[in-house]
Amino acid sequence: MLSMLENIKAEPVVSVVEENSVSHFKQKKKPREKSSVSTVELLDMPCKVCGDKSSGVHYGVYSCEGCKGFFRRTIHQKIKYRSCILDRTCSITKINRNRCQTCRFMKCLYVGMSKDAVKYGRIPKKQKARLIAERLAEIRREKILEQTKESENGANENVSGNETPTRRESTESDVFRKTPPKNMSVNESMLYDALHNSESTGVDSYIQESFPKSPTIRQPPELIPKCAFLSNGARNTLNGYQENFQDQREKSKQRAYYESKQRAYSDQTFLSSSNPVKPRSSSDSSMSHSPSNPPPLLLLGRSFPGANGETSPNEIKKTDNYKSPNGRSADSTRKFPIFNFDKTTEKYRKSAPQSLFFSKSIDSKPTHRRNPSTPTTDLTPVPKFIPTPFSEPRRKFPPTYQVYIPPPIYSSSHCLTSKPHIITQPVDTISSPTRIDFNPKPATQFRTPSNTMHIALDYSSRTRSSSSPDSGCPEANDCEMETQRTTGITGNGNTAQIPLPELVDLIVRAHNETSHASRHALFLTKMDHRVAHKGTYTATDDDQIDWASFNACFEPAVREVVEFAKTIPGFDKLCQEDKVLLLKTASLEILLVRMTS
Amino acid sequence: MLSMLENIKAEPVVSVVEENSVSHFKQKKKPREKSSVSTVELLDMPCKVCGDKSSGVHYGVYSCEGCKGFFRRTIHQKIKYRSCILDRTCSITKINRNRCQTCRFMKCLYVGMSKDAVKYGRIPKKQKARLIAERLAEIRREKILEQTKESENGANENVSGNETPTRRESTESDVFRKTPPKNMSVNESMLYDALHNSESTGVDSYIQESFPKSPTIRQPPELIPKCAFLSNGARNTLNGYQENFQDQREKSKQRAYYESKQRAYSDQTFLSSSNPVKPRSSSDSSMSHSPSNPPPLLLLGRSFPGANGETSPNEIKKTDNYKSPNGRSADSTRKFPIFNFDKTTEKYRKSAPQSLFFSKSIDSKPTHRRNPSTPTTDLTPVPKFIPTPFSEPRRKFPPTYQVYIPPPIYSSSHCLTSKPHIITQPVDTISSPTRIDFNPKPATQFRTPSNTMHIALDYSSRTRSSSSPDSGCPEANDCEMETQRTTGITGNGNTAQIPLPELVDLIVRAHNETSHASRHALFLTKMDHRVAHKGTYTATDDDQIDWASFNACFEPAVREVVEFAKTIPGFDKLCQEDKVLLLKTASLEILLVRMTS
DNA sequence: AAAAGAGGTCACGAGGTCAG
DNA sequence: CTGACCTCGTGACCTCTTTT
Ligand SMILES: [Zn+2]
Ligand SMILES: [Zn+2]
Ligand SMILES: [Zn+2]
Ligand SMILES: [Zn+2]
Repeated sequence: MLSMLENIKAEPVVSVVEENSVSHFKQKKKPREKSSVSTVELLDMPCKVCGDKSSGVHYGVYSCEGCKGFFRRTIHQKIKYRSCILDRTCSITKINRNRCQTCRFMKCLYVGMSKDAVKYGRIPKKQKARLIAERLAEIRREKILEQTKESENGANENVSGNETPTRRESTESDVFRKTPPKNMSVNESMLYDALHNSESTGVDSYIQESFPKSPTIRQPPELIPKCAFLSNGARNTLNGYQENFQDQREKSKQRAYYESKQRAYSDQTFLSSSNPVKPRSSSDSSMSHSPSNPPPLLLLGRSFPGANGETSPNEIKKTDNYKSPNGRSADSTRKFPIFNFDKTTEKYRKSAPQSLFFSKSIDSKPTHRRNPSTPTTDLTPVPKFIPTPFSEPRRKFPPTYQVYIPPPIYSSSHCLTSKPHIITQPVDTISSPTRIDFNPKPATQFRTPSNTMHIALDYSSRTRSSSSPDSGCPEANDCEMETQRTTGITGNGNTAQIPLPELVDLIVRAHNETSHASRHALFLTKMDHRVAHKGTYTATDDDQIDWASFNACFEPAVREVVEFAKTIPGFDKLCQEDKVLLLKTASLEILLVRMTS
Repeated sequence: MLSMLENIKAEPVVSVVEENSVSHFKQKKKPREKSSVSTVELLDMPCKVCGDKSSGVHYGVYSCEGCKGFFRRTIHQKIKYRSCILDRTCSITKINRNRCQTCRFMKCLYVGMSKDAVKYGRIPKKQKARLIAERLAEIRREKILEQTKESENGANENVSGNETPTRRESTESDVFRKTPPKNMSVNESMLYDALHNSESTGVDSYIQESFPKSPTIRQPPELIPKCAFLSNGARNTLNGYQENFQDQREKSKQRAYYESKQRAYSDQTFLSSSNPVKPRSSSDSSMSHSPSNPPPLLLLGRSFPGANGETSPNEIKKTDNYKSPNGRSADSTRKFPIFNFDKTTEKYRKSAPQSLFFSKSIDSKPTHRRNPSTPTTDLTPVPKFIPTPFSEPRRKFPPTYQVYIPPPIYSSSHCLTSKPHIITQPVDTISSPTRIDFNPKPATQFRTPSNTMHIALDYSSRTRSSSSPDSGCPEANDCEMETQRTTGITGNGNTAQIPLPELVDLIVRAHNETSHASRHALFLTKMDHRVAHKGTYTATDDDQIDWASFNACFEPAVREVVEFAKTIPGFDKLCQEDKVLLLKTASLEILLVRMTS
């Protein structure tokens, strides 16, 4: 091994020299033979979607030919796959990637594949150099970790230890990986420092840089604190998310699946995205890996970001019949062995839903690393991050889509909707007083202002009053308001007669029963297939409402309404509260009018 | 193995190292340290075509390496791209520039790229100093404007307001965006007057000065006889065309829009050029002025063989099939290359314009398409908007594309949704006289001067939106309705103080201005280019709201909310009216909550 | 020389292909 | 449908020419 490493290093130097000489001599020519090794091979990045060997960066993400082709076909043809039988929790690996198209596509989106992230042309040299340097560093780190681990474990020697023999086949990359260079050569060091030095993975950073703007791309490291794990191996987001999931499971457990879900949920969820964005750059080396970065998520449906305009209605045609993996329509028969997978991966199952949302979990608890806001309570809840759907172009703050999951306490309620899976969360944790639930509000937020996020609101909030940029959610205030209001509203009608707790319970129940998610859950639980099937809307997931799409369509529409309101004479004279109130109450109607026009 | 490894390693490493070494060398050698900052960096001008970072002036225009290369390839190889699927209205940004070659090339021409505008050698010191000074002033102004704007918006805009955080990504961003300068600096003014009088930016002036002779640049007014209209403002063709348009209207009126257009064109354009062809060809140099001259039309690309013989066959090879982005063959749908490249460059431009105009029509009638002979008929130009080729590097007015915002009342309304292109529609349909404007231009604009904005690019207003393919504004009718309704709604609140009629007007205006079309303009203006990038959605399509999708997502969601309401205890006890009221006012919030959950 | 851009070069990856 | 392969447009760099 060492020798190998040495070689590596040596090489460079030599070459360098050579280089120079060459330049002196002929500057012009510089015919260096092309490198025998391609950049791809050098970096040897795994596919962020399935972990297979990637063939480069496709649609902004390191991905394999298969995932690239799959994504391409999906967006070009606007295919909508029928919904996942497992609640969209399927893990995606090289082996099972073809078992669930829905999940595969979601994963693609999750890791950031998008038409907008397409990069053309060659990789800038600097970046390339940096990438390589970083990759080396990463490998080195991994190595160290491994060694450490090994020592701990003692005997495990993997193949890795001596693999020499095999090596050949494995592209050189392995080499790279394996032998983590302990130290960088002088040149490398220089390079490294000069260029970046951040720890982030080179690759990720490269991508980020390349597409800075793309929301997807930039993911705040903080969010993905631990993503480290991702980087590691080639695991993808997925894994992380799964892991996360597991933890939860263990804790609370299935019981109370739904209910708990609700509660738990609320808290965390959304916290913070607020600051989000910044990240990219920093160095989080650990995260570097891109995989971690979560893209904006889009869950399902047509809204794919990537697709961009493409997603159009057209899709429907295909949608109608969902497509089963082989194009066969039906499905039932097949079902996917998805679950099975669980075991292996273990994680598989669960999460899907979350996955979308939360994907990443973080495997570790890196403690909050980045997350400032995080409540002390601890993340246990895992702050995951989520890509929130709100994407907007204009967003000030970054498109951040990320969301933390709220700390337990609160939770609950707000999760009205769904996410059964979420359930996993520990209910117990919830100490809180119930009501909160309500508050939990929408989306948005909860608690600590600092963490709050707003999401949807933002529309409304847009009016932005405060601004507190720094901290968290600029819109916190608004959110607050909003929440209350909501509560108020609903409450009004009936509270009188029913004790509050019960009322809350009833409402929650009503919500659950009417939300698709719950339906979905029920379905799963009860296995009532049929129900699901009705498929109401064509939407992707059959019965399910495609919130991502909804949001994609909704947000801009709401935004327009807000803009509209702002321009109405006198609107600006209203106090913030009234503005919000007016918007909340009148937006729906305005939207309807506009829609029909 | 070893060898392999070595190679492998060597390669990469080498390159890296090399990098360093190289850089070191260079620096040493040419330590441009001087300012350390190169002129390019100082000016930090964005690519006029796509907004990316430019690498200097190429073909007479500040442009990025990508656009430079694209333009070079196009003219050198006389490539004809297949026509745009969206009506040539695609916006061109860093992110989506590779999605439509036709529009990209048109944009290149529009902003003034021309072989004739090539400049060699270093920039005279004086000019350089001036340029920098102007650039700084410009930046400064922009800053101020921004601040002003922000302050105005004040609280509103929250998030948007502060984007601070994100910023980083965009590097130069701010500078970069540089929106077209609203006002001229003293220097600029001088320059302007001296040169032309149009509003040029410092930079532009530089260019102009640089290439005084360049035919392109100098546009003799005479040459462009009719072009006069063009020349006017700095408007680009577009504007010009519009004006032209106007005149015509006045004359004959909208009807015959197309025809007139043709004619007009032909007169000017063709005519002059018409015989033209030869002339030009004869001497290239002569052509040079071509810009001014009306180009020979090319309308249809090859079709116009007549145009010149020149259009030689050569092109054909490529021409024949238009080229799809990657050389793949395209879809059948369209095949024609719009531009014909006539000879070298020169012709491009010219034709371009026309092509632009006419191209569309052509498309529509594919039949002729190929048929060269049918000139006149084809032309029926639709004036879409197009960048005229006339641009010169020196453009008088900035390459920016300006857009007027439509007059309040009308216009917009019908297009609430969008589909600017729709505009193309025959005016006649439009009863009102005014709106016509609307029609005409797609994207662009409308007239009310007061509001003009420029957009950079968007030529089209709509970027490709996804779905709605259709052409005209389907929603026109509705729009009407909508407007009214809206009014009503909104009106409620404020009517008190303002006379009803006025209020209505104001609200309608508010509506129009906030409908996506205008938003687009605003957005552009405000700079959000990036957004696009953003990835996510940002892009192009974003702006437009896809109501069909919206409805598809919205309806089921609302239905769920209604179901939810029904299950809430007590809801059923409300009278119908109250139920409706409650739902109307609370649904939005509930939806938000559900969405976020 | 130095500066600046036209042109050329070729690593890259989007997309198309078509056995499997 | 999937994905290994292939074609070729793209754009980061580099060389070479022109101008100061
Ligand atoms: Zn893959
Ligand atoms: Zn699945
Ligand atoms: Zn460009
Ligand atoms: Zn186009």
